[in-house]
Amino acid sequence: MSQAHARPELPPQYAPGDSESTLYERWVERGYFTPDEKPSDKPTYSIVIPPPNVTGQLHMGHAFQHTLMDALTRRRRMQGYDTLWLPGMDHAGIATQNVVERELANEGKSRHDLGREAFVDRVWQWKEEYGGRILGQMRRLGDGVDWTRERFTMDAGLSRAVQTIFKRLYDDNLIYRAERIINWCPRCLTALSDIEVDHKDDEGELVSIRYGDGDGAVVVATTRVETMLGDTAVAVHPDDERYRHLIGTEVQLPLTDRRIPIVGDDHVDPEFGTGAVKVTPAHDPNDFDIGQRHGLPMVVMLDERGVVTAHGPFEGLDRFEARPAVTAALRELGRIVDEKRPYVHAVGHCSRCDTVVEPRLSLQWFVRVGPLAKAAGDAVRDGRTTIHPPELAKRYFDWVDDMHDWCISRQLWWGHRIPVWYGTDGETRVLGPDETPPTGDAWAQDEDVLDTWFSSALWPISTLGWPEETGDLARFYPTSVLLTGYDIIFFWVARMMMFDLYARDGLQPFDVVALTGLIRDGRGRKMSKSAGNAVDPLDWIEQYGADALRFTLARGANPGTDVPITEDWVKGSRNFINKVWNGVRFGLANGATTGEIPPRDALALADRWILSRLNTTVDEVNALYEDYQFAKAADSLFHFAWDEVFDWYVELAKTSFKKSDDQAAATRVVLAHVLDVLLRLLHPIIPFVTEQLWTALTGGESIVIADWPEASDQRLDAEAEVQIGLLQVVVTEVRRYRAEQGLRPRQKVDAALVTADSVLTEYSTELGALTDLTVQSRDDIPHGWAVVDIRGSRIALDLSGAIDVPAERARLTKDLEAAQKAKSVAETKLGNPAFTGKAPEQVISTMRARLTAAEADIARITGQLEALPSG
RNA sequence: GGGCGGUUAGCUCAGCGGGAGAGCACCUCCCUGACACGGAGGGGGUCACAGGUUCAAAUCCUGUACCGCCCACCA
Repeated sequence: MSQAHARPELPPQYAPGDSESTLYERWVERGYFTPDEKPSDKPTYSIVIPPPNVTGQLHMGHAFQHTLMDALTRRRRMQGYDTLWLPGMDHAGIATQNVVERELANEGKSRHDLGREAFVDRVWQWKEEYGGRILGQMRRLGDGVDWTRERFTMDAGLSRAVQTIFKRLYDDNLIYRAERIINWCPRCLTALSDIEVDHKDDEGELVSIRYGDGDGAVVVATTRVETMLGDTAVAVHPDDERYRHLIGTEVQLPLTDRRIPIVGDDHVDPEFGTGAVKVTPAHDPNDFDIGQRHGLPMVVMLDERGVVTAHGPFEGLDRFEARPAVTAALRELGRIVDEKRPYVHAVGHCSRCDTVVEPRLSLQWFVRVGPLAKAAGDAVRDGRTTIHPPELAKRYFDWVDDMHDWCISRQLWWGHRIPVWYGTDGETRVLGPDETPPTGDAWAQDEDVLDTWFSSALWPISTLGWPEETGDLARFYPTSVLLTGYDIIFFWVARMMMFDLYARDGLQPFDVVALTGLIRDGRGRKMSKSAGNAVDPLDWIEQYGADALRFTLARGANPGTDVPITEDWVKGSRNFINKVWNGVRFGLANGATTGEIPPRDALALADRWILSRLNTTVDEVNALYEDYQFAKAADSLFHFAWDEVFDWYVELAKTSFKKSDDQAAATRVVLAHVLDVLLRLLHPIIPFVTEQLWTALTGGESIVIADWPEASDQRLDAEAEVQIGLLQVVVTEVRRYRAEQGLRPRQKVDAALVTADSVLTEYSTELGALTDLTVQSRDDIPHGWAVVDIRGSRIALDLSGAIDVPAERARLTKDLEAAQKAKSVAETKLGNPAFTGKAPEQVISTMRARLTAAEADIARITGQLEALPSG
């Protein structure tokens, strides 16, 4: 409804400046982002944010994902959902501990100088002081999160969740402690899980060493010469003719006083190297397995820093120093058969600090992944959770279906301490949050903390209050969407699925997993600080505004696809926003006022046309948003706004304003309506400008709480679309002709532009304005033709060619058939009791929606077919 | 070693069975009362290659080449 309100003067260029921050704080103060206090009968929509690290700063990847999550939640909020976007941060175990340790190092201290308790206090202190910078940066971006529900993975409540699930998993025999070969970072001095290890190709050398002498000698090949100090056997394939006779014998291990057996083991590939393998059970996972099978002793020859222990002259050498040293010693003994044969193989590196990972025998806690991973796979297989885009589901299955047990203990101080106490009598007690730990000297708590991802895995439930059965948990779980990068499927998505399905008895943590690509630079390279190609999103926000950055990111967001981004794109978005700004400015200056749209009969063709086009755009954009097709939704809005509203409708409106009062008034209302709807459609992506323009245009309280536009088929107007299409073709043809003739723009030329086609007669004023011709009417021109007569030179425009009627009819017919087919498929399904009885409600309602959509399509296309000019 | 994706205009990409497209860049004209962060017009591609299916293939199938990503305990 129109209402009188002060209309601010808008400057000719949009300047984001401080207005963005002001608007944001106003939204927060008014509580727009906080769901109602009490649950209502509104449908709910919830997203938990992938918690950024406390140490983190907003980078382009955050800006990207946050823009999309914000767009999803803003739209749902406008649609009237009970909407929650929950923010928070992750304590980020190793990362944060490293930051504080570095700080201590600058003071010449180590964490051991402080002791555990003081160190942890220090980290908390750091967190209070410097942590969470990213939260302020999120405000700058415009993230509509509910700050009253902000969470941190080390909050008391979340820690309770961690301890609860640990205990439950332990009691269910899904957590166990064992001595295993694990990935060890000799710099971080902690165990790592498999996925915290990055494999990189390394140019190693394969060295062949002869063990033993004479007939009993055997030659082994290795890239890790130094580990021979820890060998406790040589393995060959049991069927290998070359070596079969040696199985059961022993050889002298060079440089040591030990004799080691030769064993037969299927694991050995006779084709590789010499077909004989040195076996180092304490320093290689395969060898560990062989050792287990043959009951071999385990000789540890490296300490936790990768330094050789107690092996004569090599003691105290780093593993990389030991390699040439041991090689030299063997060479001296004449034991090297072949060396320096280049051999490229994958070597594990710590994903945190890039140090070469050392497989190490150690006592750690593990999650027995089997049943949990199975359930995680099943939830996607049976459709409780949908992965989008579907291609990426394969990655998820590959991982989940073949997952190793997860090493969860970390030899760090910052994190959730393992809730296990050991008695001197050998007793082990695993305690839940409400149990009192044993006291006294006879008891000691496990020194280790849990992998950061252990608590992250609980994020969707712990942030909502689990293990308590809170109102939020009932109201917002399962969450609607998890939106995150495909790079984090294993680290996070799969583990949330495992833990949360387990904790909630099979209820999935999210209905949909929407996976985004990664942000790259203009040349497709990953953005990274070290490569020097990373751009701070705040720089661009500063320069072009948050909206411009957001629009750019949304426009690049094709599902699961990486997004190259350059400053030129951001400039382009800024230009688009400025275009919208000026479009609304035009409307305001010309008295555009929202109000009741006059009935169709009272509207000019152009008004009917733009309303029809608007309707189609609303439909299209809604479908695209529903399908997480942000790039296409943004693109659709971009082209509708620029090509149709601003390039054509605004120009036509200029003429309309000079016509009769009634027509001018109608156009003012239609223009205001089109701008209003356009702004609302754009708001999820570019919240700031749209708020500013929309309140100026409508006098409403805030676009944040405005209604979301829905299409109405009554606005579809095939006749108007055809007619205005004709007009556009004529105008374009004439303009091209003018350009070819070298006529200067705005040079008025007397010309005849005539046809019997009604649109051209009715729109002679507009035609004159758009082509800078003086249009005359003549009745000697046949139907379907227009003639342009400029200074004695004439061209005839074949308007029947302007719209290829047969082709258009064929296209529409095809669309109609498709719609009819979709309708009949949906009808069949819905008429089948087996389907309606057994399929989940969600699937059934989707099918109903599909039926409705198909019926609407049929009606629309039929109308368009009827409106097509005959012949 | 396994798996996945890509190869379309100078660049970045969309299209995935009947018309080769978008943004940016480029050329020409224009500071017109919304906007030069703009307007009007224009040029530019044997859709990687080779076969096949089809009335019809950038689009489906097979193979080849190159590029990228993920996974991986063959020394």
